[in-house]
Amino acid sequence: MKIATWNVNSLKVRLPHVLDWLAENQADALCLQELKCEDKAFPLAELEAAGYHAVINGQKTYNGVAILTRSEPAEVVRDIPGFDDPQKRIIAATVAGVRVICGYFPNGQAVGSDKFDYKLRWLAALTEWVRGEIDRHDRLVLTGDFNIAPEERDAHPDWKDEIHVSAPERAAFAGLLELGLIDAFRLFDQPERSFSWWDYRMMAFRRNFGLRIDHVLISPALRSNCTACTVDKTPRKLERPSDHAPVIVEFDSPPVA
DNA sequence: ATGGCATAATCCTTATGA
Repeated sequence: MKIATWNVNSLKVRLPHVLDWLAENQADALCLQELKCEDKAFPLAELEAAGYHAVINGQKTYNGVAILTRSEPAEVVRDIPGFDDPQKRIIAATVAGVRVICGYFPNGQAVGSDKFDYKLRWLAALTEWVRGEIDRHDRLVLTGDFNIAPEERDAHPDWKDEIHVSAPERAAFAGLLELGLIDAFRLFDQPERSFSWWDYRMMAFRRNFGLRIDHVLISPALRSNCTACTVDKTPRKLERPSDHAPVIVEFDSPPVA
């Protein structure tokens, strides 16, 4: 079983890349972030023609998340229950016996700003909801664009800003691990300076000046079945790419209940 | 010190991103 996450930075612009990527990778589930389109503008027909179901939670211009799945998704939840928020950042579905939570975590803009405060409140609400989800679903994957580089090695040494690497953000990430979740990427040997996002400016990709902010956290029940977790830099090299690369996690058997 | 690129919408300028 293969699950992936990809912040596409506009699904309308990136649809050709997504279709090519699905044809090449045949993922069982692909979690998308930053759709930047309303549900009525979602390219459902093209994705169904590629063999995928889709559950979506979109809005105009900003944010927006979706999960594409080969098998029929069930138990769909949109937004963090009980957290009043007009921003569409969460969608969850059960896929082939695995609870998949797809999130586009707030950026935060600058430490100490109103948006930073919102980011921390959002993270607190998410954590409490995910705690319950783990109780309800033994096999769970929390994935998406976390907008947090959890450790020093997850940020290029030249990264000057505090945002994405600040102590409160890293504490919130640690809080998710304290629920029992495991950073699948760190279960395996990885190249030095592995990142999932590179700025469009400053030739950042060519210089590998990036951040590892897109993550796949797995519940303990999935750990022994997890066989790989990689960043796929291929689409970042294409013309007009997303600034994020897909992150892929693989399991050695379909963990169907 | 600033912007540098990309996207969408308000569309020749602004908001946001990371």
